[in-house]
Amino acid sequence: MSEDRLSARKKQILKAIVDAHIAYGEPVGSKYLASDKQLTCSSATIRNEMAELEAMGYLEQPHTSAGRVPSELGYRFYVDSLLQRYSMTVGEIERINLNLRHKLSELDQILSEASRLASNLTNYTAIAVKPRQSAVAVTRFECVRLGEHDLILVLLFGSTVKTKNVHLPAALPESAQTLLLAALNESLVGVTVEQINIQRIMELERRMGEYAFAVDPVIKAVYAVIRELDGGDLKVEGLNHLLEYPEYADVGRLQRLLGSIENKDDILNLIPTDASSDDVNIYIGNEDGPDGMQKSAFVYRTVKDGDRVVGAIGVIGPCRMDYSKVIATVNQLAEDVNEMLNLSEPKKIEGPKE
Amino acid sequence: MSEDRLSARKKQILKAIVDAHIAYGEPVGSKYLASDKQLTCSSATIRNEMAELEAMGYLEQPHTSAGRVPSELGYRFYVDSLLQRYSMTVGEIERINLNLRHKLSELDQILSEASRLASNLTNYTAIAVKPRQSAVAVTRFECVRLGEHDLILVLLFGSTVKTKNVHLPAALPESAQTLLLAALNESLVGVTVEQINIQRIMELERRMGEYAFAVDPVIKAVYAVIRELDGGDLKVEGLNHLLEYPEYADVGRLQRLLGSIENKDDILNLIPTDASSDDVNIYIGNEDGPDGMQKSAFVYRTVKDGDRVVGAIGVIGPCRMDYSKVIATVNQLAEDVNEMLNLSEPKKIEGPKE
DNA sequence: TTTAGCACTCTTTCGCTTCAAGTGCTAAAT
DNA sequence: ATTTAGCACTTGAAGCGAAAGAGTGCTAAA
Repeated sequence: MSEDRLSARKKQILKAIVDAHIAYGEPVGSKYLASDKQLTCSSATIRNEMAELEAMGYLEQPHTSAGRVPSELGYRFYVDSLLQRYSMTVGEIERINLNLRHKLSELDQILSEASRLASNLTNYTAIAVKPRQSAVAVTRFECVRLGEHDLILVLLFGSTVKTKNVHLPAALPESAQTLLLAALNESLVGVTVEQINIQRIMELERRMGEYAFAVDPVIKAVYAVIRELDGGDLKVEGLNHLLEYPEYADVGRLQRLLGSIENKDDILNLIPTDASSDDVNIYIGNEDGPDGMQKSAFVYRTVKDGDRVVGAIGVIGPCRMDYSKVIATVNQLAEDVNEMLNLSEPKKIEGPKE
Repeated sequence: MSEDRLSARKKQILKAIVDAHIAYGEPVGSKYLASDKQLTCSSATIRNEMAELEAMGYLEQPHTSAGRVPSELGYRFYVDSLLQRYSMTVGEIERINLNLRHKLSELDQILSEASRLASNLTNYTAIAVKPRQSAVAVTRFECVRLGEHDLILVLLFGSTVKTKNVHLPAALPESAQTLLLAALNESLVGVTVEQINIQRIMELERRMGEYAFAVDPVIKAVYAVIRELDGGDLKVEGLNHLLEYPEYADVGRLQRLLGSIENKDDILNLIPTDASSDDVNIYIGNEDGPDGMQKSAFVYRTVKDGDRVVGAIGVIGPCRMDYSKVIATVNQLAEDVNEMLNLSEPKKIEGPKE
């Protein structure tokens, strides 16, 4: 692609077209640009430039007698090089801070709250993503006794806590419970789900001796929690905003997009889980991508707990989107969430107590 | 309303009209009914009856030269007295059972899974509701020590478990932790959130003596958990199915419905939280109800844990809905969920161990 | 190199007619 | 006393062509 050199005027025109299209949602013509804008040349000149921009792939024409519309490449160029980023006012930043800081709590809630805010502030649909975690391992086991046959297994994963009720087929005295806990903490801490093999399970059963019956339900519970944890999840806020934009009046497209959102995979796959850039990413749907995302854009930023990507928040909407505002909002929100996660954190986890 | 007496023939005609409208989605006329159906009279007779049914409020006419469409009252009458309920085949029941029983786990997950199934089986949008709980009280406190300044508070509410990370402003030795737990279990078990007043808090602080600093963050955590728990929640599955029905091609109506769903209150308020009937309920949207639910119907059944309503699953869609199938599915699913909850339950919770 | 002007293309819109569906009513038939 | 056939009437939907409007590309002049 020859993105490298575009004359200053071409850039100016391209930007003006994208701006106008974003603002009004309709194809924009040469006449309008000549009149209303700070372009000094005439409509004919603009027409020539537009023809060239179209040839280069930055613009598209719905039909011969319509104005031009930015192509996917056009949007890409716009967000990558033409967009000057919106800087939030102190007031706006404070509003975000205040709302978010108000209730600090677990990751899930922080993320949902952040996406709710993102939706309210931008008037687009927002998404909170918990990406699939590969190789999660328990860092510590604890348990709470409910009765002879029942206990709550508490699993710590770094600073995340998950619990699971476990029902045992026979009575487990309190002493055996400590035994179980010790066995678990020694055999399964730091072990990923793939590494839990028959050897380890037999080892556990051996250690538990006459109480080996407890191993099976406990392992099942561990599996269930880990599966739940690394499954990836996605919450949507402000879906109705989608309907405000005429590009989704086409039921077909809306349906495909909803399909992508509900199916989750299309969107989960967009989020890189390895330690990735700390900046806002912008995905612009194209023919190669998932079907539902065509003509839609997804502005997101990942959220990290230390080095690990634990989530992302983002805004989804038509390609024609108020990028500067959306980018600024998503950025600020992710920033704040990051800060909360890395401050309010319990400093360091103790090793298992013996 | 004079629902009491409708001639047999009127009932027959009304049923035929609703059936046909449900099947094809268009106003139905006298001619069609006379030809295709098991009605023995002529179109003229039917016209007369239809005029009367309209006068009585069971039917509506979009415009003079269109056929009739059931009114809200018409649907009501249909589901209440004309509908013969669909009885599921063994195969269908088994499919539900199999899918559901496969992964038994916590309430939230069971409900989501059930609603996912409901959506798949009926091809409508399904909803899992956790209604607002009034007067939730902790039945037991436990905690897991993470470090000198950090612990995980485990709160049991009947058979529901919630955890919360608590960060303490100063070091709490292990001995004080047992003290804290005892204090909590004695002062706050069985106490609803409204009953947690300054006296109780001071009492706690007194008991904790030099470790009184721990009370504030713990109380905050308890509040947070309870608020989260009684907040009510709602998950939606298969939203895209809504778009399959022409009644939601009107973006306005779709938007209002989505608004109602996202806002949650409109739907939460429909679910009775007191011990209510064990049967499927059908809400049919009317002018009095929430704006978003107009021309939509909501078929749901509550799910109970013992006597307490802990959730509901339901299907939402146009008034013109395949009621027999939807009712049967929702009913069976709720039945199964109920069964799972009341079997897989740990029998009875022990009192706090001392 | 830019611009004015103009012919050309294509969609949108409007008014018009026609069509078809379905009713309500009247008068005849059972 | 009901039921039915027949018919006039109403009204939205569908089809069609003309006119309007928007925007382009191209040519020729500045």
